[in-house]
Amino acid sequence: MGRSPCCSKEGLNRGAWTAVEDKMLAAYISGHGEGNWRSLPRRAGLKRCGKSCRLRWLNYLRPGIKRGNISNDEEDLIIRLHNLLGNRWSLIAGRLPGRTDNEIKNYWNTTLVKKIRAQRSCPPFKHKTMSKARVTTSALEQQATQPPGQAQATTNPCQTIQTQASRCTKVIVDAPPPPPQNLKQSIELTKLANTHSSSNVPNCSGKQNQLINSCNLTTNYVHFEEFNDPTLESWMESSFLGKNINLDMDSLTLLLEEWA
DNA sequence: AAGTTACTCAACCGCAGACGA
DNA sequence: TTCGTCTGCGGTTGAGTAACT
Repeated sequence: MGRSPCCSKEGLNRGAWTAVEDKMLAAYISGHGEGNWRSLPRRAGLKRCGKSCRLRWLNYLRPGIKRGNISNDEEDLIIRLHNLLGNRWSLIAGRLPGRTDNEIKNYWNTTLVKKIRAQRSCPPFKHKTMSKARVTTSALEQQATQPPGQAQATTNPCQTIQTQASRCTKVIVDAPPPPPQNLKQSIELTKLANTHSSSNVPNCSGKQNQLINSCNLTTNYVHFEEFNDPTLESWMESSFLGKNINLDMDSLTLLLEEWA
């Protein structure tokens, strides 16, 4: 049934890494660089599988890793990013320098889930995701049939976007026209704003900051209609039959990358 | 002090996309 | 286009430790 586990081969070490193994791995990678994990253990003289080496390096040995003591700012950012992205730990980790996806995932599952549940005093919640690689206009239209604001109103406050263990590298849309350039700028600015605790983004004009502030970044969705821009409205109308659309930030970002 | 329970987090697992032959 | 391999991801496990009885 499927491929056999890579660590099940006889003669390979499993479990906790020793200091000697760490040293060997770090020495090899500092001399030869990352990559080719499959053959790395053999070349480095380690009795480990490639996966294990990769994980050890990325989560523990890699230079610049911060360990423990997640600050209040980081915690706040994790919560906000999780609201936007769901359980996409690698994406979340990408916005927290020095933190690994594994650490954030653990922190979320052990600490934040309990905190958030205590704050909201509501039961655990699981639901389907829409962020799996393919988003079609029919999916968008399905979302669009919700009157503005209703998606928020009917949403469980504990709801987050849960994803399966799959990479999401592109979004395919059935040939709508490209968005106006200022939409792209808006999204980039919104993404930038997400990485700042302050609502004012450096090096942005007052108008741009006004635009950013018009998005409610603490909710699951950015509302297009709140951009209040005639060019955007016209594009939205021509692309999606004039319906209001709530699209989660990550899918939107991927959508724009596909168009770019 | 000893036993039990709860918690943390490093490591493993299986899946799925990317990529080259 | 198909197939096999590599890589990266999120979910889950379990050993070690702390807190509690």
